[in-house]
Amino acid sequence: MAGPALLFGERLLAWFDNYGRHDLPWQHPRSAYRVWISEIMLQQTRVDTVIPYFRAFIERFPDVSALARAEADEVLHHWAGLGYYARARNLQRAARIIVERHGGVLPCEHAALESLPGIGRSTAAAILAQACGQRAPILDGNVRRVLARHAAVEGWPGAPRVQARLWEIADLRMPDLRPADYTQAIMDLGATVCTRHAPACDRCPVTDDCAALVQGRVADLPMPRPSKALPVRTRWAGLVRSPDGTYLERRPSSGIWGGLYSLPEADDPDAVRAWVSCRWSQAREAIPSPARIGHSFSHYRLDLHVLRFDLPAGACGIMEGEGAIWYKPGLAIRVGLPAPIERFLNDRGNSDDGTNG
DNA sequence: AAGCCGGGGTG
DNA sequence: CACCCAGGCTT
Repeated sequence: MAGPALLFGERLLAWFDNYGRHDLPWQHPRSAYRVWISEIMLQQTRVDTVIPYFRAFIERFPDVSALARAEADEVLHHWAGLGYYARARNLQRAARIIVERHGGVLPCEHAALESLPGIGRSTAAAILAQACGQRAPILDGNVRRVLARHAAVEGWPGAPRVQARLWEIADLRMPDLRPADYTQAIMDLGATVCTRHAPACDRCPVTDDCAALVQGRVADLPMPRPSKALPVRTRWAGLVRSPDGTYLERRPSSGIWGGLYSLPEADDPDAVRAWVSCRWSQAREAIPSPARIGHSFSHYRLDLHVLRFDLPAGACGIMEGEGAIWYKPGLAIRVGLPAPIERFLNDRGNSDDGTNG
């Protein structure tokens, strides 16, 4: 009959003081710039993945001004492997806006933050709470899972109707005190206790009024996304090898792997052959059968067939420069490569020209 | 409302 | 292999 003696937020904060994460790189020091960079990197990306990227990024771009001044290729180079490369482009666009419009300082106002490219409702709230000390509820993957269970919210959280309900609950649950700690606390609870698989309810500070636990449905909430079969997209690529390295070109800024450097591609093998022979009349297609790169994205499966061509010394014909480089594994590069392409090129025998081994 | 945009961890 | 993750933008 009587409810829990302490409010949701009070129980969570007490738990956080003892069991929360207090040693994340962006917590020391917790500047607005570092919080912003971490929040963007953490979009759809796990903490353990982000940490090394965050350290290197902050070292190279220590403040808003440094990021605003940087070359786009170098920003993407520091982002390569993280995925969702529009985040990097938006980050730099936002940095330049912050310099021009806000004197190089992130604004502590929700509308101003959310108007910046790459910052949506939840990221704006995370910055407000953690960098400005304001009461602003977030709704990320962890919070969605915690609240969907605690309030037993039906439906897939990605559905707008369900999401709207979760935003309501997030606002109701958030206390007035210690906004930064509460924000970190509810994320920590989701990441370490209220996990997707095998949650540790025996270590949870808010089980007293957890609706999913009472109903014995912790394992069923939140409900999964409706599944759909992934289409397969077949593409053909040209691997042109010269003594100078492998030819890579910059991809368009929109579309998959936007702004990264990769092998030239086409829809069919003859288009690749025509493109190569048009550029390098001395190119010879290698005898071995084409290699294959398989890669799965969130919305389709890529089946990339790779035709190999060899160029004699001095036949490159195209200097490095606008949108093209000759890539050699191990050599320092200043651009970003898609993770599966870099793996492929670094495999023995793919990117070396065979004349030295 | 649905699609687009990466890569890796995990069962 | 399928699902998910410190989401946001575009259509």
